[in-house]
Amino acid sequence: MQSQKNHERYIVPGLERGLRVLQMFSKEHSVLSLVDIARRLGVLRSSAFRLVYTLEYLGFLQQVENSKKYELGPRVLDLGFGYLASMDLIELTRVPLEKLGHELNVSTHLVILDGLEVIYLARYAANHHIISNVHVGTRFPVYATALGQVLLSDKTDTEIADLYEGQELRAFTDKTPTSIEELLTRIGLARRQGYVISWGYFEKSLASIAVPLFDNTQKIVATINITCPISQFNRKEFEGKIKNATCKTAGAISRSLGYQG
Amino acid sequence: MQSQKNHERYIVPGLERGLRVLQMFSKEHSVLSLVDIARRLGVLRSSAFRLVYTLEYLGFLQQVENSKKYELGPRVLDLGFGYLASMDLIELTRVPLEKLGHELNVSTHLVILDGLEVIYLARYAANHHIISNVHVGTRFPVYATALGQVLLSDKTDTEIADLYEGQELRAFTDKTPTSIEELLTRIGLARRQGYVISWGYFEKSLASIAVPLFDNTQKIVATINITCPISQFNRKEFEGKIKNATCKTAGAISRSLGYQG
DNA sequence: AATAAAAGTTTCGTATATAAAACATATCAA
DNA sequence: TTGATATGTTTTATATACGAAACTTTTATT
Repeated sequence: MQSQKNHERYIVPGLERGLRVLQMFSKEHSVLSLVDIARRLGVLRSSAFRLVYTLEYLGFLQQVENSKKYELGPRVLDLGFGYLASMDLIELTRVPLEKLGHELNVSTHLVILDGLEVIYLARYAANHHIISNVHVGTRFPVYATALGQVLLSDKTDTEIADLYEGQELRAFTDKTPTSIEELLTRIGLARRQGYVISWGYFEKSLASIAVPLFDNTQKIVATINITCPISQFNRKEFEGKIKNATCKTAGAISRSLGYQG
Repeated sequence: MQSQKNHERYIVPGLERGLRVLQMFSKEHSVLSLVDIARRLGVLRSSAFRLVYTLEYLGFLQQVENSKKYELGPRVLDLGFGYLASMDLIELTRVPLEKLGHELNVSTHLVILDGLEVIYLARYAANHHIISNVHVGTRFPVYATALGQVLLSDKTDTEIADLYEGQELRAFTDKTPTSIEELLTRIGLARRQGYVISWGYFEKSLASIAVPLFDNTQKIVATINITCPISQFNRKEFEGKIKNATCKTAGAISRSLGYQG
């Protein structure tokens, strides 16, 4: 059969499946049995067995003690971190983000765009104990977050409309934009202001500010973001001094990236 | 041919090779061409092409702009971080390690054992700008580090000797133990003291302290470690107040893990 | 304790993923 | 500019990785 879908012509099926196995482990599903894996993949037990055997042999999976079930093995740390280590952006932003977070006692994040998702690249947690579930590698839909709206704010309205052409904008909260028009309005605001403030907007008890980072080509390459409980500041203070400090840090980083604004 | 090595009976070759491709990207080799990859894998270009095609299709690799070469794509962040997110140890130690690092102005780390290697699981960097090349996921040989000697210190001498039976102990510095006897002496010291101090021992300009963490089974599950430039403290201060603070933090964490010491 | 059902492991014939070779394109040197 | 060499891509015959089914072990049920 010669007429397989052309874009799948050279796929190595064993590799695709094995990676999907690794991807299906998470905090919520940290332990899976062979049958779990086979079911989720939609393959027979015998095929899943070979994938799991390979992954275990290489140290990416390990059996949990006194059990047939599997969990991720420490070898997986060989995979994602080469990416982070190779990103100059992370090194360039580390010190200013830690400093900002420390001075304001807020959590700070570095976030980039990947298609229709934002990805947290770095996270510097403040010492208040609200353990957020946002960790490095976390993805969210672009349209639904302040971060995303900032990241899109150097694109034109038509570019954005094209991106979301035919996509359904699901509501996560009653504040999520659910149409392209609504989204464009939000992004328009981000563009004019140069930042987005959320005061309990996306997460009821959290306040946050997102500010873009520009590089020498005058394009947005990432966003920095600060987050804290809304109880920590009054609104005026947050939208004044806190916002200014965040924008100042973002500006300094942009300049260190070669931006002339 | 029925008599293939029995432990490789069920290996999925495409998966093993694909993972080796991802592993070969690093800070030093962040961009590789197809031929580079084929050579390092020891396969033909056509095979490497299919692996790379698959990895790119899935977002784990991407072409660098205006080039045929490849770099890691942000999808790789889906892989390693499920592991970290599922580790209670990291959540339990985060606040105390950040606090300790902040109070002493030192970098702190959380490290576990994996076979004959130690792995950095978490890193809380102090604000002095010596950017260390130790990031989360970094591996070192157990025998060659203070961390490793501490991690082995609840094993018996025979267990340790068995582990290293027939292994060559390569010298990284003139202070690296190069025989099992030497290694056992070091570990003996770690065992008696309950910690290991290094004063420019492993890295010329760095001082560090490693202290074990125990859980409810009275076994060592990890090590915490602090590091700073030797210029930051005088030796007496370091081996007194700094060491005590570190041991105190480690003790508190161990107790929160159920250790009764 | 016996039986059934589910999960894990092995075997084996065959569809298919792979290696080899052909082909195409880019890079470099003369 | 031409030829040579290295790299990237496609085709294809065949070795082999895979799905199906058999077999074994574990877990659940009566």
